[in-house]
Amino acid sequence: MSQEIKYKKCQDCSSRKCSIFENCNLELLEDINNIKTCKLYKKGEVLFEEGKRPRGLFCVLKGKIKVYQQGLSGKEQIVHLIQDGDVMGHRALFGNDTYSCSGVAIEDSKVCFLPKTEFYDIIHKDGRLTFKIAQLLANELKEAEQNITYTAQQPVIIRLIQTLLSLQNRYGFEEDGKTLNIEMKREDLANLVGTSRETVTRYLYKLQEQEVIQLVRKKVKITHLANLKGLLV
Amino acid sequence: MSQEIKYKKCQDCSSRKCSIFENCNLELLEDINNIKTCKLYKKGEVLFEEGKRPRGLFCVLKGKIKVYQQGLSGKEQIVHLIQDGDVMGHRALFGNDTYSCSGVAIEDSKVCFLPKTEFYDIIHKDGRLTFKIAQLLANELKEAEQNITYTAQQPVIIRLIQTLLSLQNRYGFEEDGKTLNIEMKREDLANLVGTSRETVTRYLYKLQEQEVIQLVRKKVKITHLANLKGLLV
DNA sequence: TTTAAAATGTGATTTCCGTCACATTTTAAG
DNA sequence: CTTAAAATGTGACGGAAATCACATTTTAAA
Repeated sequence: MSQEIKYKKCQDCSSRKCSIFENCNLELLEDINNIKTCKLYKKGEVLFEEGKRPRGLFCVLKGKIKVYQQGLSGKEQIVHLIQDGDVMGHRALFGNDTYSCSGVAIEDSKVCFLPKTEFYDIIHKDGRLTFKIAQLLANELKEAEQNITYTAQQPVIIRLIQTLLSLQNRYGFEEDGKTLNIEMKREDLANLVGTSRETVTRYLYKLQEQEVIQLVRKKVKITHLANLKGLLV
Repeated sequence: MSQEIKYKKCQDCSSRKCSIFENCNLELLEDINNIKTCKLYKKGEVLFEEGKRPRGLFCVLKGKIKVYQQGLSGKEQIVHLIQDGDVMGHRALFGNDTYSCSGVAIEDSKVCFLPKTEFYDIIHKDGRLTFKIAQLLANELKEAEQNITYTAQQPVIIRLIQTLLSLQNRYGFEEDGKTLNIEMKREDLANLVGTSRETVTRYLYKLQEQEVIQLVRKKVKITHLANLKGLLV
């Protein structure tokens, strides 16, 4: 089970600089710090579930989380991947709605939590935070709309390449500068691309044959980034 | 070309009750009224274009507008359909971004416009409006994410039915209580569903054979709503 | 370590649907 | 009204990718 942990104050949080709280003043940070709790979620643990009411805002200190919807056929559709500094639950909170997605850790993750009512107090105290979240939602909406267009119009291989590139963009490379700093099951990758597990397998091997990637254990090493991008044209 | 027109004050606007301005106080409405202009866009006219910088917020008094992205292959993907009371441009404005979509009237539309800087002044005067827009973005994000899941997982016929139902939901029926109150080209319908023009034609006729819809000129009459919904299961 | 369960790889088969091609109808322009 | 352009209908065809089935490998649990 997830366990509560002690961690740094928000003021000193390393992930804050890449979050919506980057420009908060110290007073506000102190307020936030006072209401937050922090938990460690093990790989595979559920943070929130589609259909349930949000009880507050999640803020990821460190970790990787998949956010997905259950399709009618029971197949997961991953609509968002979370990294350090990201928040979760803001859509449901601001839409005054239940969660439209579920969140599950794909690796051990440290995640803070701001209870709803206390968070609202803070929101109302400083309008700039609302603005920040509106900004975030706007960016997420743009991404989602582009995702629709790609999914509707591009063949799987293009979407797979695009997905690999966005994984690189999101999680970056390991020390070798080539291996994607995230380990995903074939099935999750398929649920992200919007295709079947088998098709992902086949196309990954095809990309390996073309010597733009290399499959090392469960990880993907992009051996020739430029050529990989070149395949998009 | 689009022509400037005089119209009611915002305070008396009939479309306000179903817009983000529904609960604004009179003072704020007066401010908004003072900065707005109103134009009539003829069917087919462009309101804004993908890639350009937004100059303000559009607010639809009366009309129907398609909001679409240009896919790589040049094919349009319609990501949003606009009705009375809807705003446009808020995503680009709040994301501090260029338009990620283009907007074109699919029937003659009366649309008001609030210039950027003046609109920002108003936003800052009353935080509740920012909150309202965050709420709107949250709802749009939810819809977009569900759209991704459907597009990735459901066959065309299901998506087509879903689309017809959402058209009904958005634009309602005509006086007969059966005919969809919107007229779309096959191609636009295809670009909304995410398929080809020919496939839309074929499936529409198949639905007509199944006696759940009837094609009357360019309009779609849903002769048996319950049965149409039944096909989703 | 042992063993069951989960994840992955691979071939064969099927089908949905995109594309092409062209006839026909509708719309809009002159 | 006339005529070109745009939109739509329809058949034929091919290919991308889903599904099925099962072997193999990896992981996790006992």
